[in-house]
Amino acid sequence: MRLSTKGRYGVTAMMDLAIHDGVGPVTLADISQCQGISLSYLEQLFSKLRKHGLVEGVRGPGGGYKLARPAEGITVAEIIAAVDERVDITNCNGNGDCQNGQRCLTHELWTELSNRLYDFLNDITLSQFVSRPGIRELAMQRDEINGRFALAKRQASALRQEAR
Amino acid sequence: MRLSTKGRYGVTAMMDLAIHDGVGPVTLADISQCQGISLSYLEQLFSKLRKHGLVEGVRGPGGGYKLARPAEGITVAEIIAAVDERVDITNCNGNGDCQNGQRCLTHELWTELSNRLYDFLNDITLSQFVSRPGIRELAMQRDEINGRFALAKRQASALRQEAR
DNA sequence: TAAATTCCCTACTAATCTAGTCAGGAATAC
DNA sequence: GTATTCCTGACTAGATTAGTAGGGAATTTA
Repeated sequence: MRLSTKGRYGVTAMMDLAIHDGVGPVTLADISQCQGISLSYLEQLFSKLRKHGLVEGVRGPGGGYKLARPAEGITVAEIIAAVDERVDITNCNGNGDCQNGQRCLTHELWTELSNRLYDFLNDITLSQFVSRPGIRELAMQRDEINGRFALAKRQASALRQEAR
Repeated sequence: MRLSTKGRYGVTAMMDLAIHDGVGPVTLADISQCQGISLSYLEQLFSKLRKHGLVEGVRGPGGGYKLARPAEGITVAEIIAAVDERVDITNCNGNGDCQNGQRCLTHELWTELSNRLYDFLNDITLSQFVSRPGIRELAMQRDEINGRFALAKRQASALRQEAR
């Protein structure tokens, strides 16, 4: 398990998608502007998210990215693993044997901690943050302030439909 | 919150100290050998741990490092914060205002997640790993296998004393 | 007292990662 | 057809990681 700014970018971007889930795709240009990350860098991150089956791209005008699965099924651990791509689980000098074929006890304890951490993050889904009452209304207001009019408009009509 | 290999090195090294707590100081040369990290790099890490009041150095032959406080009072979050030294909590482009003085909603959600993570790690103490029954006996065996005879010897006499 | 051990500190370096730029191509809506 | 948006790959400055090197200070042991 590893957690860098890259992971944070991934998670916040996915939160953005989750907030507007069902409203329509969110463009990277939009996220780029709101989060202050370069567009091309976001494209690289989303390439990974897509390859890991977390998001789907929709091309053409009105396109963007949307969640590939319902927000209830996407965990924070998954997102971080997707963008950080930690193939290297390097505990010892490579593959688990400390010096004499025996792994240091501390390495085992670390593995235990690491697993606990993963389980913790794997228990937190996107929907836990986003599906709280009032969040989508708040998002709509923020979108208007931030000039994301297309999204705000779609959000509004989605909320009206929900109200009926 | 940030979690890199540096943080892992810090935590595993502290676990090593905690296992041998009360037995005597552990030398960096020892940890270096067992964990496969260069000595000088460890010295840099321990410089930070020392400055954050987590460890104490003992100079001269038979010296080394020991925990500055009981293992019950040292949390994983503290250790990671000490070695990673993340002063920069950079949420937005610097200090919290997204574009129009308003912070993006996703940033707030991230902050919430980040706090949850910190609380989680701040609830895990070194003693939770180390003070389980049998761990110190196991450590002694491992130390012998790995050529840490000085430690193993001290550990053994400490255990004998405990048994009385 | 001399020598060995260990912490402690600073400066330098190669390799890797981060975050970004640039340039182009492919699908789609209007 | 044109604008929009995803998608891909190559290249780059700067930061971080992990390690080297060299020296000094405190302490134990002989």
